[in-house]
Amino acid sequence: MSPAISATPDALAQRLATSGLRSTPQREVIYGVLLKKRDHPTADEVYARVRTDMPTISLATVYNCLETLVQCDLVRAVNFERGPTRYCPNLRPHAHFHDESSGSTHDIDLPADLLEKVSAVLPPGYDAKSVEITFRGRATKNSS
Amino acid sequence: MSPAISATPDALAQRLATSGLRSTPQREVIYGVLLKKRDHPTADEVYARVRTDMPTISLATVYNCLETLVQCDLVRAVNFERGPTRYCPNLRPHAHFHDESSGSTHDIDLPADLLEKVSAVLPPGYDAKSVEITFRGRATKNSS
DNA sequence: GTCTTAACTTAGAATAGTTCTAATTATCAC
DNA sequence: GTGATAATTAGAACTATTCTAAGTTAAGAC
Ligand SMILES: [Mn+2]
Ligand SMILES: [Mn+2]
Ligand SMILES: [Zn+2]
Ligand SMILES: [Zn+2]
Repeated sequence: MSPAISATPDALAQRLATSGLRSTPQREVIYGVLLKKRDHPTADEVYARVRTDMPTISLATVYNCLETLVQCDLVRAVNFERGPTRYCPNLRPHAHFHDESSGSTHDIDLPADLLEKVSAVLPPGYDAKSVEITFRGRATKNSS
Repeated sequence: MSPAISATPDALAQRLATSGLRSTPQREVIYGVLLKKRDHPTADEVYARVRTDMPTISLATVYNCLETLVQCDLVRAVNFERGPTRYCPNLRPHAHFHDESSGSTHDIDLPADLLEKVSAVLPPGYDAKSVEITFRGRATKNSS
């Protein structure tokens, strides 16, 4: 089992420390915002949400902190189309379903064996460190 | 069997016609450039290659034509990280392997049943129109 | 063949998203 | 506390892309 599978705000200080980084109010509130509403917000959206708690934060800091969280493996940067990067704090293996009618993105949990099956298609000489799966289509009802 | 699985320059005029669009020298040379070197170039890279044949073409036209080719389903726009969109004329079902040491992107053909297996993880209410699979890692030797 | 009209291309301006720079502020080790 | 280092900040700069408005080309009507 990989470490910090259940992401909590407390996990943050630990992860930062093991990377030789400091826990700061800005990093904490940004991580909290990501955990609170897991709708894959953009940096701008994170900025807007963070400002209600911390009105003096700068957009540059939001970018800096998001990048830090990604480097710590607490957050995934998600890019499946042209347009701003989105951020996802879900650390379980999961795919993304992009609902083209609503523009929203949903997490789809993946059974452990599926990623193995998918990776099995790689010819010899290809060594994959990660796999990303993205669906596009319509989701009827069921928002989360 | 889906139409125009084997992409040729000739397929272009047909596809454009059925979409009510014109075949133009710019569209032809851009599509030819994509077919000739299938390394998932960016719009800027396409622009540079096209200019050796057609020095007066504009970058705006390159963007316009690439978008047209994507709309005609002759080319896939590929986005798996922040940065410029890349373009792929491979119409077979395939995944992308992004080699992080070289920065290059390789096509990985997918067996027909794999996409079904992958789509089977979707809960009821999710109707996927397309699936994208991206690997990241190192490819030892074997460039194409 | 000319005319008409719509499609297409073009250069350059504008925009969006992100990164960089340089100055300030906060934190840590001692 | 002092000095060194890390982090934040505002704003400028940058990259990729889209928009605008003008010019060009080509298809269809006659
Ligand atoms: Mn969308
Ligand atoms: Mn890369
Ligand atoms: Zn996610
Ligand atoms: Zn491809």
